Amino acid sequence: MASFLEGIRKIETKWQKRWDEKKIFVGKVDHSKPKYFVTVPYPYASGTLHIGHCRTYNLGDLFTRYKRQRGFNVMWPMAYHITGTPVLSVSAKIKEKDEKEWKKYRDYVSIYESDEKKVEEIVGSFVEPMNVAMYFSGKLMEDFKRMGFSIDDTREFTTGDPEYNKFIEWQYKILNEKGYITKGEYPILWCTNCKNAVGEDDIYAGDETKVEVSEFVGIKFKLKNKNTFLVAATFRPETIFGATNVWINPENKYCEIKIDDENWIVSSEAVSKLKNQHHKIEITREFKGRELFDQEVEVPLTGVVIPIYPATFVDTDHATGVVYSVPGHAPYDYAALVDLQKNEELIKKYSLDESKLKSIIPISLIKLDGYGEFPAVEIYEKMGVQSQEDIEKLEKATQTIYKEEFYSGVMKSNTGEFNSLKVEEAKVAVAKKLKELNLASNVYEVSTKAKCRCGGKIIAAVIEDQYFLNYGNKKWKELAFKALNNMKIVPEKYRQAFENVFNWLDKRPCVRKRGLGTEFPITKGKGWIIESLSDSVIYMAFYTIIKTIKESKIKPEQLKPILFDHIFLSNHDVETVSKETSISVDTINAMKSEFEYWYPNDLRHTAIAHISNHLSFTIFHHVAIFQEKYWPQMFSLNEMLNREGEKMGKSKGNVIPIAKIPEKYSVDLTRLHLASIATQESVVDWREVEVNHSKEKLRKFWEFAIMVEKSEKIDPQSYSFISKIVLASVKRNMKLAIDAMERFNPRDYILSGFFDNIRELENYLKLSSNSNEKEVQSVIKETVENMIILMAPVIPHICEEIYERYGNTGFVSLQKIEDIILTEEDTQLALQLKFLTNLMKDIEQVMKLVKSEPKKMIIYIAPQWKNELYKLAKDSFAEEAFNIGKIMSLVKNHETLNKYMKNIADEAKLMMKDPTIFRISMLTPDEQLNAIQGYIKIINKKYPEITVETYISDTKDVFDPQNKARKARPMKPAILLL
RNA sequence: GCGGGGAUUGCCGAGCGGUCAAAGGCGCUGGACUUAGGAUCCAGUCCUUAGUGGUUCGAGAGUUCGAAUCUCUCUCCCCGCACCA
Repeated sequence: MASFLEGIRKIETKWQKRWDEKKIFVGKVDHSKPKYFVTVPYPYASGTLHIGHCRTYNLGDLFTRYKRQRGFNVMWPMAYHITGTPVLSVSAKIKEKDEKEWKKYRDYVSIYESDEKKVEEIVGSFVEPMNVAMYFSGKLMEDFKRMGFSIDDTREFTTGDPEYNKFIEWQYKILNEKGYITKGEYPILWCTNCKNAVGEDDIYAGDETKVEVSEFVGIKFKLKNKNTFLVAATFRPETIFGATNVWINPENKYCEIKIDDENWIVSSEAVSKLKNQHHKIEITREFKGRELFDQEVEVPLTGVVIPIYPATFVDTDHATGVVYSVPGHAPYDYAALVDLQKNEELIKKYSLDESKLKSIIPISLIKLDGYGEFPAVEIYEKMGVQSQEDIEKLEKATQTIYKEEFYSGVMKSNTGEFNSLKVEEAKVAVAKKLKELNLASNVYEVSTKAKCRCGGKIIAAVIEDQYFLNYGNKKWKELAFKALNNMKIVPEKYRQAFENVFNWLDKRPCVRKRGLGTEFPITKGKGWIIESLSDSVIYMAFYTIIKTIKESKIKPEQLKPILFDHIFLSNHDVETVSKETSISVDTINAMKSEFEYWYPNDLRHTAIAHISNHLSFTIFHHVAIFQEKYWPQMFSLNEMLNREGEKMGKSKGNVIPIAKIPEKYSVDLTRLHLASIATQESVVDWREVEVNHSKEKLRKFWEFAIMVEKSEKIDPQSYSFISKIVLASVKRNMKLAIDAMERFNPRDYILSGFFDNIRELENYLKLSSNSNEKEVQSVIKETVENMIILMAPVIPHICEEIYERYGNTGFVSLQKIEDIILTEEDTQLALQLKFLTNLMKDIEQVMKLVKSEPKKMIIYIAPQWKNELYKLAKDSFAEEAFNIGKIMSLVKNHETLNKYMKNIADEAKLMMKDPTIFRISMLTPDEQLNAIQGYIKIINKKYPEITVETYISDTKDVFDPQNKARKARPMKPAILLL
């Protein structure tokens, strides 16, 4: 068993070497053939790929190889993505001696290196980000080749190459000229220590807790008789109508600040946050919260004057550290109010006006079904909250009330113009109104307190000069939809997802201050880098010219915008471009013609995860930059892969790296199994026991091929009936396979073209065991010869080997898969096989049921008039319901059927019961008889003790002792065992 | 929450208006071959029966001559939700 796979592995490396030597997968312009340009997104070069990624690239290769064998001039190039933050983060962690990261990278590198010292050395070199990128990009190509992928490796580049940077600069120059880039403010996560934006990678334990920026509405409560505002941050501005007082943490520090020409009071911690949120701030004075308790504030919009009270639940390190109290609808507020009202000590300590405090009662402003006036009070009592320190219960209560009020609450009449609005709407409307009146402004805060890997505190900061790709631009969106509507999406069901993404897409930040990448050309020198998802959307075009750039030794600085304008947009005349760039006219023409030959991208295949970003951006950027004829033509997508029912993950230790596939399974086996186990749109489960099955079938195929290696084929004219029907079935399977692949369904391609045909051969071997040996071998050889061409896209190595052993030169990978046209005879033979298969099933069934040991089998074929009756019924009741009255009257006027009125009445009852029985393809009684006679040897072989007689029911001398013959139906003979 | 996809016979997984009791695989049960077999081969695997019957495709309702397939409602599961590749 092992030896089979060992043999296959040798074959695999043998052919990979030959493909490489003969460079058969290098894309060359050839105007005599239709071209087909395939891409699969380049992998990110920060680690190795595993069998899950392999599924995607495997499908890409399948499509590529198939199209190549269908007569297209195909190109599938590959490059490596290194821009962005992950590579940086790897290096940072390696530098920090992060044990987990070291282990992870030792594991990665150990896949390729056996020497432990060398592994250490290589991982150590990863302190330099480029070393990470360079090491893995090299390994990725090795892996791809080892999987037999038919990639054109002469067009490799990385997204960090200076040539690529020039191309991306040009892309952004065009986008800017078209007005698709806008500038504005943007809140982000920011580390106060390293003074930098942070991403998930930079946050301590960022992969476990999700940290986001939350947008609060900071509502300004004017201090009575002063020109200073106490700014309370809230998610629920609509509750302003229920404010009864303001909460302040009594012992923590607050500051009075001058902020953008206003005076605010916020917590001391809030000041440093606001400084990073695009405000000009000066601290006027600093004091303890308790100093505010002798003052009062005005509630915006209502003008009501309310007091300021102490509450310990107020966290001064959260938003502004000021909270306004809505005890009717906020459980925390109610809890704090109750606490304070009964706390004589505190009242005395802060010299609060006791009668005023005790007179405070909740205000109801939202109507919520299932609750009374004050939902917060109800839930407080129901949950048995003890105090404002009872955080667990209060959190839950707040969540519940917030959610219910948000979705089902309606504003009451005491909310003025917002009366009877849904809370969901009122929330937005109130915030808008407050901002218009300059009574509120946005305050940003992190959703969860977090620390940067450097140890610094993470806050929400507002970036001023943030540039965005304005996907919300109406014209841009329209063009994108136009492109999408003309594209083929496979599986088609994902089109809807694209449409939703398109509608939802709006401004997207496209530059950042960190990470590897291309400097943003509009703000040269200011350290803005183009964000890495935004720099990888039109690079398919770059594949068409990078080869010439390298071969002609063009320097990056020669790659001026004018050159790209000329190649991609046909602007400027070539002489001018040549003069400006010092690149020869011939070279420029060569680049331009490569682009014009290969573009557009005919097929881009990838995983569905990319729909909401990469693939959508690809469409947007293409329509923004290129002429319509260069827009993407088709996307095909696949789901992910699990292993033994579980997601693969480093922590589970169940990852199969691509590099381990050849030795663990074999390349062809993996390719076959990956593509056939499920359709693209389902999550596949990689299970060892099932891989084993694919292995056995692969072996079977190999054995068939080798069995007839030296055999000669004989004249097909002399083939027996059995051979003919088997070959007709094989042919039909091949046709089904090709039809499936034309619909980009590789699974059905393999099921019909490989597994079904192997079954056909196994069956044939059984049926033909006493036939002419030469004939049998000839039939098998003919089938295998067809199969190796058809299956070469899936299991190319084995197919090449067999192709060679059968005396061919050249590569089966370049053999054309021809169209298959089924002739009348093929259809007839296939129908006969179907007829016989069903008959055998019926016989088996009856044989099982019969109690005695039969000596004789009589098969009664239905008479011709029944065929005619079925045909009449099929034609007459294609659309309408079967109807006995109608069929009888049709029969009455029928020149042949009218003789059988009585019998037909019985038959019609059957047809009434099951209208499907007459919707079949039929053979005439004589054809059925011939088929049975051609098959009689098989029946005899299976039941050697039984003699078989066959009759057409209405002929003379029918032996019918049990009156069975009348039960025969077209294609369904009656059977009698005696 | 929003958006998308899904639920098929013990399990995985096809089918997407009529040869559908529903491919194929796995598992299981018999049998053959064997020193042995976790290898291979054969047969069986909803119930019933000398066959061409009955009940099934998450639950319920509907459309149709006909529904696993179309529509609606419900329940449950998976995936995506922006500065992250």
